[in-house]
Amino acid sequence: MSRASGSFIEPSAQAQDRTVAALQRFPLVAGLTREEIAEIAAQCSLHRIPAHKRVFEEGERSKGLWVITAGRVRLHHLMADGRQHVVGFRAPTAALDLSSALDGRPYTATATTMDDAELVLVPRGLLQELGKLYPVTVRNAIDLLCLEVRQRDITTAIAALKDARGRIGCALLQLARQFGRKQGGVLRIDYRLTRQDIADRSGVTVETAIRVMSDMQQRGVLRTESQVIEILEMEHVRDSASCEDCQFECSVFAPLLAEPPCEAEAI
DNA sequence: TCATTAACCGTCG
DNA sequence: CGACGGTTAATGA
Repeated sequence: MSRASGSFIEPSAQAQDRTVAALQRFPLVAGLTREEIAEIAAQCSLHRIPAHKRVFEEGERSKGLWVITAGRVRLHHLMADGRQHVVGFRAPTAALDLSSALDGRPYTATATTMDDAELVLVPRGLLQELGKLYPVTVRNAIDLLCLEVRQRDITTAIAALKDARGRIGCALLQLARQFGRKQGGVLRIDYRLTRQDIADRSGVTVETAIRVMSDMQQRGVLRTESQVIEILEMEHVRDSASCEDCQFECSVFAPLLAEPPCEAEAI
């Protein structure tokens, strides 16, 4: 897994269009006009990074904000024993490490592409300027950070839940909330995940992830088709995750659509 | 490369 | 002791 050399994409009309299109769907600049976004895009750079390469590494100084325009990225910690602790999975129009980009401190995790990917880099200077120019982006940043904090809380809770079943169940619920699409009677996690991915997310070995998930499949709780997981019996997953003890609304029961913004009235 | 199974083994309640 | 989960190895797709 080598380093992501600067596969910088030369500025062009198409590159510019893709950048604008991606930024328009990025919540940080929600509320800005197309012209304003285009102006921002003109100061960003577009990068193409092959599958299984690092976008950045934990501890590196943040150069700016990475926004995914294509492909998928996993955020994770590299552990001494070679295992990986996945902090989260990201899909297009999501940012990679907003907090590092905002405060300019080192990245809190390593980002690795899962597919050939394309990302926009919003330079840090520009990011700071945005806050002054467009106050709404500050509000948006707070909302996005709220979400990240919640995610982090969930991660902590997963680690605290005692057994492997609970951690895997909780990871599945979280993924279902993030990528789940109701389809017929089942909830499909629209994100290809290997058993290793699930294991790394849950803090167990692949074999354990397989052990637990095979069991779930045999009981008709889950189904997997070419690395796409479908949850058939949400109740059972919730039970295995012992959600009663968990204060998070991994409310996969509530209609999940888009992530509801953090509705803080005033801070 | 990924998924699966099984035997084995140490830890812990 | 027995459940749990990591380790190792083997196998198939």
